[in-house]
Amino acid sequence: MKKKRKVSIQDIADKLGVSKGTVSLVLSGKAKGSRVSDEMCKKVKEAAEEMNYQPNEIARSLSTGKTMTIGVIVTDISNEFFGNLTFHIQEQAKKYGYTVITTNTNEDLDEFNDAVTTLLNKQVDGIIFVPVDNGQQIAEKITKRHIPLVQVDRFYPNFKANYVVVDNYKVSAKATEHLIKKGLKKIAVICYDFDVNALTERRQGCIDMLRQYKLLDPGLIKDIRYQDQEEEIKQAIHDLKNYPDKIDAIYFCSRKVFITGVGYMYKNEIRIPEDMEVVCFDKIDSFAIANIPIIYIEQPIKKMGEKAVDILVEQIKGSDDVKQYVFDTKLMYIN
Amino acid sequence: MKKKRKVSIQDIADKLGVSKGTVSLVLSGKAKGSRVSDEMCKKVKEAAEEMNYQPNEIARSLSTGKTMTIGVIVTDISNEFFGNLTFHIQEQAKKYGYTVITTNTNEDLDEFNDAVTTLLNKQVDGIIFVPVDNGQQIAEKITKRHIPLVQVDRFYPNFKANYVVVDNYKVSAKATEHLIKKGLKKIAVICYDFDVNALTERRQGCIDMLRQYKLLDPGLIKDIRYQDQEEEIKQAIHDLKNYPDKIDAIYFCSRKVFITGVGYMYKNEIRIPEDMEVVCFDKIDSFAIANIPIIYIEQPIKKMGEKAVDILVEQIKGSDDVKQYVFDTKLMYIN
DNA sequence: CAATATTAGTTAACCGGTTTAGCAAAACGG
DNA sequence: CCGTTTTGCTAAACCGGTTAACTAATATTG
Repeated sequence: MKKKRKVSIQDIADKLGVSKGTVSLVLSGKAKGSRVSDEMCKKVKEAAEEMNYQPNEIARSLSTGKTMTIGVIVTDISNEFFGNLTFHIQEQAKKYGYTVITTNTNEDLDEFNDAVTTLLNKQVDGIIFVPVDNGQQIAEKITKRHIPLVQVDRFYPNFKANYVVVDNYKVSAKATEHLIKKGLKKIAVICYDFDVNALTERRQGCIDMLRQYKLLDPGLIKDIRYQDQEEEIKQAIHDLKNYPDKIDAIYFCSRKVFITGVGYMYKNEIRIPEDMEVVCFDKIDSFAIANIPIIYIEQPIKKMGEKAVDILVEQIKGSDDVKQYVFDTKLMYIN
Repeated sequence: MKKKRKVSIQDIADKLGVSKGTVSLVLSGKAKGSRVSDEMCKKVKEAAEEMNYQPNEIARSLSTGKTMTIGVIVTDISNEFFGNLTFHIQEQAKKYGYTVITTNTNEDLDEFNDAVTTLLNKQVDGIIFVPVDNGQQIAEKITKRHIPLVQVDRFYPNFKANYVVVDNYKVSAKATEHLIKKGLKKIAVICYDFDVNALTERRQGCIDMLRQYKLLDPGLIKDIRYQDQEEEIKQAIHDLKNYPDKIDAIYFCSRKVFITGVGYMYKNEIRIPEDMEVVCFDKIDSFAIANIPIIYIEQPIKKMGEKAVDILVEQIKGSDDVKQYVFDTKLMYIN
């Protein structure tokens, strides 16, 4: 098979007998300001069309220093929440003319580091990422290179940088109070143990409200590790089932924990809501197939994704202000 | 803020008083074959380390013609199936040293076209994509540029190109037969209407088996459009509820259709499995929260993603063989 | 009509790497 | 000891665009 080289700007220039600078000006749309005759514009455009010219974005990037690409680092794209978030980031980025490189960390520090290095070497114009526990120094590599960034879903408290998150603490407290006002007393919390603010806030919001009503029972606060969640959630449900007191409700800190947890509740023959009520942080499409009453917290995922891109693009264009957004969530009920 | 340029190979060369060619050879690991003294290697590596040199992949790409990036085009990354598929593609690509640019088509031809154009202009080394109804000509743009590609989940029948799919027809027929052997007579099928083989095969597998047992009732084959699925699925369930005959089971062609459909079944007070049984093409994590008997078809998503990358990388490295894989699925039951 | 301004396009440097050809010095060989 | 090989590194072209500086021709102006 012939190794036919792609048609370049030089090929068009040669064919028309003009310089490649002229062709470049026309095709990059800078003909207006740079005095190229309409006639020449037309000729170049026709030739480009005829020869089926497609610009080489790599060459352009090297020259301009802009790749029109943003990097997105999430925990795990196969997780519905991050899939949704990424989707909206992509759609918004598309509007601005950016493409997106996505990577996963699996909550692992080394993978986070690799992702950052790769994206920086690929010269992305900006990075949107979900912080990983203990990874602030890695995030600082990005700022050291003066690449704009936006944290989403979580943020490093001592890191002076943009973020877009939700009111995790407030809504978790509110959900807890809702349960209490319904007359429920023994309320359990199942939450990841890592030290990123989104999760610590969710846990703390519940704890503080329980304490306020003098209902806090430390034995009902179950911390689980991300890497072994299946097993640890199973164990937590088992413990709660056999707890000395009868448990009235369980708050699950994420959709993944909720799904796993509810599954084990059924396996332990715990009825919902007769035996226990359930709260899920985040909305899941498949609530529809559960056909049980669920209290859930709805995050504005689309808005978060879009805002993250908006901020990033502003900063790529030169803005220096640090933007920190906390979106409101909604406490919802399925009866 | 100072606009400090990144340290380049030239900077290292200047500092050491050597040529940039030498530095390049050392840092790109080609020192062995090219006779660079061990001493020089060491000096260069130390300087690179000390100056915190990071290669500019864009420059490298322009020079080598390889970007070490692959493009992935799916319907919608927020859909659990495609999110999973993309995740496994990414993880496998990472093993080979490739990064991934992901884009969504939303089953729209123009978006598919834009995605292909963008990826080609970004000079990706290969493309993995989920075909869109009627988009073969767009896919051919990729082959015209001699860029390797792999179709996943579906394929264009008249397009001589790689693909990785599952035995949609066979397993759908098998699932249908399973229902029939259970003694169910009136079996409905709810499936997307577009003309891509994965879906036509799923529908046809059911139809052919029903016909074989003389149980086919055309009124029970419900085609729905992707863009209006919510409304059309709702309507289909409503129709089935009020059908002259009592319906025994519904086969749903995808997880999204299943979730929406089962939700409307509950709203119409159809009990599962007492009133009707359900079949879902694909496995969903949240089956666990449904707590009902479900017959489902499990696809080897991880294997598909990995195989797609394996094939693509082989072809990037020069192979010319057309590889077409049909993976076996499993018919599963939750009781 | 000479001086100046505008128009239209060219030239060449540059972005930051890779890679081939070539050169000088050292090592080898008969 | 002189010719050949090998070793170690340099020089320069190249990838395909962008863009500032420049030239030459034409138009404007006082």
